[in-house]
Amino acid sequence: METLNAAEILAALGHESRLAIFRLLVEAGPKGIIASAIGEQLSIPNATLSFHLSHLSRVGLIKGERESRFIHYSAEYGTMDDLIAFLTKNCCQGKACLPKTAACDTLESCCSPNPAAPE
Amino acid sequence: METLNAAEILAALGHESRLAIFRLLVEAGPKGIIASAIGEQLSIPNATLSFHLSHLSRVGLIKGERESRFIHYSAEYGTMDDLIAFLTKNCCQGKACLPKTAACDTLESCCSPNPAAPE
DNA sequence: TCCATATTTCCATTTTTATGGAAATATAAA
DNA sequence: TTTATATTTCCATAAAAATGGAAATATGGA
Repeated sequence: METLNAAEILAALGHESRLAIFRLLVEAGPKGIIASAIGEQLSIPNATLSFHLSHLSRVGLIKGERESRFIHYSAEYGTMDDLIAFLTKNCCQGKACLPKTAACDTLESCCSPNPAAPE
Repeated sequence: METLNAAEILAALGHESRLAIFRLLVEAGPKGIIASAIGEQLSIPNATLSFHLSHLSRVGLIKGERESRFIHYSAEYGTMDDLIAFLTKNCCQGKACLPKTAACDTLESCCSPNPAAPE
C-alpha cells in the first residue's frame, strides 16, 4: 500500500458517519446489510448515505452487491488489514509502539484494561 | 478511545502532508526534529506547516517541545498504538481480518511477501 | 540594544467535502 | 401495465479544510 493510497483510506474513515457505517458493516459480517438498513440505523438521509457509501467503495473499504431490488453492502476486511499493516509497519518504526496490539492474538484480550505504558 | 475521537485521529492522518509529517517523525525517533527541518524535507511553507503541526498536535499524534529557539516535534506513539488497537478491535470484529498483522511479532516480518488471502 | 533566526498567528482566498430535497433509474410484484 | 420500493444521480447550497504571504511573537547572540 503506497502512502498516498493510505492517506485516502484514512481520510475515508476519518468521518464520523463513514466510520460508523464501516463499523456497522463489520458487525454485520460477510453477508452485509442493505443500504436502507444502514440509513435507518444511523439516521442518514438517502442521498447523503449514497455519497458516503460510494466514497467508502471507491477506496475499497466496502463493496456492494445487488440482490434483486436491494444492494447488500459488506466490509472489505482485506483493505482494513492492509491499512493496519501499513500503520504498524510505517508508523511505528519497528519497535516500542505496539504494547497493546502485540498481545492481540485473541482480539478479546485487546484494548482491555492494560495500562502498560510504551517506551 | 471513543469513536468520535478515533474519527478525528483518522482524519488527521488522512492528508498526504500530515501523514508524511507523522512518518518523518516516527523515523526521527523520540528526539524528534525541529519544525524547519520538516518544512525543508517536505517542501511545505511555514504557515501551512504550522497549520498541519497544530492539527496533529491537537489530536495527540505528535507533540512539540521548545528548546531555545527551536521546537522539537516528535511522534506520540501511544496515540498511534491506541488507534491501531481501536481499528483491530472495532473494525475487525474478532476474526478473519488479521492474517498479516497477527504474524507481526517482529515488525520486519510484517507486510512482506505474504499473499495469504483472508476469510 | 539591535539583529538574526524560528515559529506562529492573522487573514483573505481557494479548494474540497458534505448535505439533502427532488427527480431519475432499477427491479419486482400486483 | 401500473404501482411500489430501493437506490442512485442531479444539483444547489452550505460548511469545513487547506493554502501561503505578510506581520507578529519568541528567543538568543553580537
